[in-house]
Amino acid sequence: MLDTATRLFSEQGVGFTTIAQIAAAAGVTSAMVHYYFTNRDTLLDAIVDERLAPTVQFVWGPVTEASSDDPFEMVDAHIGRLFVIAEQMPWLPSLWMQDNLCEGGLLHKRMEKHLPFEKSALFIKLIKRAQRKGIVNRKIDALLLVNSLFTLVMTPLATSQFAGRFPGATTVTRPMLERHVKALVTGGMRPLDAGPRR
Amino acid sequence: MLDTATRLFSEQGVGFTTIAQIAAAAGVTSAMVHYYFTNRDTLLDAIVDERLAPTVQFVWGPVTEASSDDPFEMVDAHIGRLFVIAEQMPWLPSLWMQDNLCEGGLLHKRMEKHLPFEKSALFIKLIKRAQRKGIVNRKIDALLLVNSLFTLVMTPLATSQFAGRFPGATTVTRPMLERHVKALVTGGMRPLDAGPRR
Amino acid sequence: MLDTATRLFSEQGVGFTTIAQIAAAAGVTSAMVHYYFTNRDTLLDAIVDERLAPTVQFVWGPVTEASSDDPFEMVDAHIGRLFVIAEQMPWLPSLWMQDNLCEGGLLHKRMEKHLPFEKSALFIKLIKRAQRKGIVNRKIDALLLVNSLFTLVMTPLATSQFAGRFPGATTVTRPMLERHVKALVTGGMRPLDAGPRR
Amino acid sequence: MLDTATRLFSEQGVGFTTIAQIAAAAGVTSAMVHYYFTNRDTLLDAIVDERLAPTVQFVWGPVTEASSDDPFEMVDAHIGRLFVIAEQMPWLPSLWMQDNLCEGGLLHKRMEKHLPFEKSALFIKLIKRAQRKGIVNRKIDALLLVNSLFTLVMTPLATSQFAGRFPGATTVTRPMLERHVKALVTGGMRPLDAGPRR
DNA sequence: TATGAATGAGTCTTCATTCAT
DNA sequence: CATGAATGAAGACTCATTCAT
Repeated sequence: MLDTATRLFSEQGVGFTTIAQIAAAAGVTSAMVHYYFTNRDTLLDAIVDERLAPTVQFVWGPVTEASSDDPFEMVDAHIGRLFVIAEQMPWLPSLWMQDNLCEGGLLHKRMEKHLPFEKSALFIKLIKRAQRKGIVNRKIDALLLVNSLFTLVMTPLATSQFAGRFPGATTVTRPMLERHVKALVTGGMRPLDAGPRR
Repeated sequence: MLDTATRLFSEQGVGFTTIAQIAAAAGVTSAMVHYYFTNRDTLLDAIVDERLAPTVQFVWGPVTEASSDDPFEMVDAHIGRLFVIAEQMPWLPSLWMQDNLCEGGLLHKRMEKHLPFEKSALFIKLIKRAQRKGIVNRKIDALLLVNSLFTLVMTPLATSQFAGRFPGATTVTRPMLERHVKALVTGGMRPLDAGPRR
Repeated sequence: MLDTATRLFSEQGVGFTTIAQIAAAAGVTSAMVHYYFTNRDTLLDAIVDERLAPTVQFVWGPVTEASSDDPFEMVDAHIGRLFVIAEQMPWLPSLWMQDNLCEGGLLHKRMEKHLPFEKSALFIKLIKRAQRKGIVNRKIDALLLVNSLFTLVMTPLATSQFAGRFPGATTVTRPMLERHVKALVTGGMRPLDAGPRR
Repeated sequence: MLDTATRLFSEQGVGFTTIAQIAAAAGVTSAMVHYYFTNRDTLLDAIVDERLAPTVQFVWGPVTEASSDDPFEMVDAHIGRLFVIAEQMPWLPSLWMQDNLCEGGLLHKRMEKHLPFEKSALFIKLIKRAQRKGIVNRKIDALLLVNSLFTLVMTPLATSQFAGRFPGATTVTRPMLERHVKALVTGGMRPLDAGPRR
């Protein structure tokens, strides 16, 4: 039922999905949805707590002080985890883009307490340290990089149907996208005066 | 009135904005909104035709065969135009992200006929040609690059309130973001075996 | 403009015709309709006074004491006038049937003051007198006869499109209908013990 | 609730009856009416299917080839059934007259599939056969006779309030009206050269 | 005379929510 | 657990009506 709700929210948008639709898709009555979730609000709470928050954990958990050895590897792994989670939870890109990043955001507000403030602060610190060492291009903004990684991966996945409609365009596949994002980010992070990496 | 509607749609999301709200914000009655736009549908049509479509023109118009001389310059100029348009029309990033890229998309459908298919095809062709010449990193996917440029610029602008809430984070400013995006993209496009550019 | 209104009311029904439709059909603005008629109510008043009332005059005017000589001739002439008026004012049957006879009746109420009470009372008196003389079938109810004449003529004309759809049915033509109604009424009025008339 | 709707439609006209009125008269909210009928359209469908169509069955069902023995008896029985149904369903005359016969007709359209095409064709055939045999007045049009029977009965019943207002007029009672209609029709159907029947 | 702009009141419809069973 | 019945609140849309120009 929570899955059904999550899927419908991601497919149609939160604002365009009624409880009756969720109930119908889950094969129950809308009264049943209230029986379990009491509220539309509580339903959204549940989605955030049980679906969205864990993805944050999965993506950001492995970011630790130990990651500092090689920022390129850290970013590579981070991107990899974004793909893993997007593959396991296909509704994630669309749902997160539409609500969490954009709207006055029903899910967005609820996510705040689950946002990985410490982890991303750590990530930023590690990047900045690498920049001071000259390992990472100083023109990159560490804070913005966090967002860049996320959006470079999620936006194409959220809009694969859209992108596919460009004439002559092929559907976006994970390997294709992963190679592109990593090339872009890794290349962008390279110091300007660097020779070829590896 | 169209401006008011556009602004509210971008702030609250299309699905959460009522005609009464638009009317109130514009200082008229909701009947008045119907007097001019007949319909919610027609209102969306008008927003697309008179607000969204022109932005596409502005951003993609200058992309011509002549841009081929220097793909880096072409991309730089393209990013620049994205910033210009986002500055002139502050509602654009949020509106475009939430609906055009994500939802089952009320605006999205209507935009299809205004999408810059030829221009982006040209853009892609020029990038690919540069890749064959070894001027641009071959791991970059030209089609995905189109989306990357857009999303790297627009997502942070659409979510500046969000990003700003990270503890210790400063609000995203245009120069900061522009430098970051250009560094990321330019760096990413550099061939791996390239020495320092310029 | 009054003609347009009358036509539309008869075609679509009074309750389904908006002032905007009337205005559009008449090639003016709806504000103009108000300029002339002030009100929807006043418009209905005007239709009754200037269109409907005169038809009553035309149909009932010639019914006088002098008609008493031959009730069959009186009825024949009456039926004839109903056809004449229906031919001159094609909107009459439909408008009169739908509103005047049936509904809570916007036109209906307004018509009351124009109803031919004296004339129909006279008509009834003459018929009853003829019944007492044995010239007219005593089983006929004089009051109901007034209505019968009217409805036998008007209903088929109001519904000619309907009747025509019966498979194998031909469109109702005036001569056909007139012959039928006169045969029915004249035959019905004949005393039961009468031999062939004429 | 269907009864309430039917009654109000017949009393006020379909176009002048709101769902809120129906709900109020049925002692529920207008949302409830939608709960059961979804739509104004569906409500009309239901009225036609469950109220109007059965009346047609009742009136026309008994018309069979066997009725041919005596057309006068067939017509008499037909008129009788019209009275029975009008007595059982007092809303029928008004509702049927106002919408089914007259307007652009919301109920009218829906009734088409329930119209007794075969039965009335049979009726017409039997009358025409009797006319060829000289049993029925040849000036009567068989097709129009179908309508005449119906309208002679229904119009006075639909407008009894109207007719009653004639000064000195008594309310239309069923026996009075039935005698009148039967006298008119039976008399009208008699061949012109016939002596007194029975 | 004529109209575009504007609106209040009202109608249909949707939907989250409640509750008795 | 589960649901059908019921509703209040709100939204989209319509329309007669007004008024400044």
